[in-house]
Amino acid sequence: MAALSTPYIATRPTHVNSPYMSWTRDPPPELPRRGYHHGNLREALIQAAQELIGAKGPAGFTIAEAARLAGVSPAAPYRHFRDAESLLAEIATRGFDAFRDRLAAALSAAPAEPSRAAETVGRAYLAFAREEPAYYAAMFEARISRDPYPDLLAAGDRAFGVLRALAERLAGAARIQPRPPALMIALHIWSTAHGIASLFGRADPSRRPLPMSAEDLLEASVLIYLQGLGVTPANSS
Amino acid sequence: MAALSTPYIATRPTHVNSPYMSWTRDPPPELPRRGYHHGNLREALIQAAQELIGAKGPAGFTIAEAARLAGVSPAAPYRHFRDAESLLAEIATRGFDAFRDRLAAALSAAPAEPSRAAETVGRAYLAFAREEPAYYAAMFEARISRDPYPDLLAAGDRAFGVLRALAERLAGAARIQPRPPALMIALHIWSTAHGIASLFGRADPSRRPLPMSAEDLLEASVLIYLQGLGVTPANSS
DNA sequence: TGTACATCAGTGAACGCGCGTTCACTGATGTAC
DNA sequence: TGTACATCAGTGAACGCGCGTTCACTGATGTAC
Repeated sequence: MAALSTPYIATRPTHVNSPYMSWTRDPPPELPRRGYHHGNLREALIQAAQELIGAKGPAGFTIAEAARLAGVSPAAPYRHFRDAESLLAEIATRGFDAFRDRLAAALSAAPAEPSRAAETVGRAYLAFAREEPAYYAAMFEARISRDPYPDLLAAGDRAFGVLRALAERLAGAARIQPRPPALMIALHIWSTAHGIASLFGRADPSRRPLPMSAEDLLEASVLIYLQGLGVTPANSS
Repeated sequence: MAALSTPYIATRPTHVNSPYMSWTRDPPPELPRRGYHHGNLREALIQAAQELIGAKGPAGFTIAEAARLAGVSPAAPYRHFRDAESLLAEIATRGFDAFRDRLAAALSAAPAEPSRAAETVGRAYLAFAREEPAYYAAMFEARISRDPYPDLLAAGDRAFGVLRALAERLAGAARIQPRPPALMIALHIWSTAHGIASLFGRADPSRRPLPMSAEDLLEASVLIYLQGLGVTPANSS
């Protein structure tokens, strides 16, 4: 995702004088060559936009520049996206799905012990924000209005569902009374992880240096919080 | 700060045929009338930019539009600001100072009891983010590179100093061993408050609805966290 | 297996727009005398 | 108190730029027969 040159993205518009050659007849799945038709412009535009967003933030990409990166005329993107916001919404939707997959994988691979599970998911959260800055920015910083994009909303809910599942487990192990609702615990974890990711987690000209890693900061925060819930670290120190 | 019409901002460029009148000789401090010279263009531009940022986010303001709002030609701002980023940096700097003042006032007015103090400062944090979206966005979302603006950096440090002072008080009341460093506690509170403010605290087309107020969410989070630190709510329930 | 045709993804030229930035200028201010 | 002058904040016209968007078009694809 972070590579600068990808199969879909031409450094130069080679399609002008590159007639289809015979070996492109049965298309090699990895390298769809292009003539007049791009072949996979939709994907290429999404990748180009991701590179631009990752480098310059969600406001730093334009349809025209994405088209240029994809080696295509400025009018071409309009065959696939109504406007820049709908392209952004598509990226944010994919981002939420990738986010959910990553968190879910972490949760299911994590130790059963609640605080260890929380730590594992927390690390996955920060890793995602760091490794996929374009996704993360599209998901949380693009100010996309939710109403026109129900898929985006649903993908966000699915991702939150993983944090919610983690929170259920934590709530089940909580010993304080009254036991806080799992929804609230999930929101607490989300907020703290998002705050740390936003303030300290990503490469950003305005980021402040920290005397510790974002991961350690989040882990300590979650451990203290779980202590407050009465979730004891069981047998492992 | 949130009012749409302010003394400095003209709805129309009235300066063209409005000769100085005698009563402007000793300038009324509240309403500096303008002829050829604006009188306080620097302030007017800052206010105009704040309105634009508050309405459309940090990427949604331009020097040209701020000049238009201030009733002045597009070249005029360059007498006061090198470029858009330096105007943004000025706003962010003022924002951090206002933020510090607000947090400091809350902290000094708060009850001595640590968890009550934390709650009071937390509410002040969220209130600031909600009431001053332009400041908050300039401070945390504008991606201003820190190096060229040492004043901005210093103002940010001063604001963080208040959270740090609060954290010292909390650390002093903590009973768990080893006692976490106050710096880390301050970072935890900052992260959680920022996460809640970003995700749920402000009017934003992409904001998600919450089953509780941001304030209650933050208060609960801080109380559980303090419980984990072993900071007991003393005598008051 | 070959051919005609409908489909549609991409072209490229064009447009209006707003922005950033510069420039020589000019009107207002305030200060020296 | 009045006058000359230096200062400088703002003008307005101009420029080049990149963007969004449209349009009639055309080349490639794939399907019906």
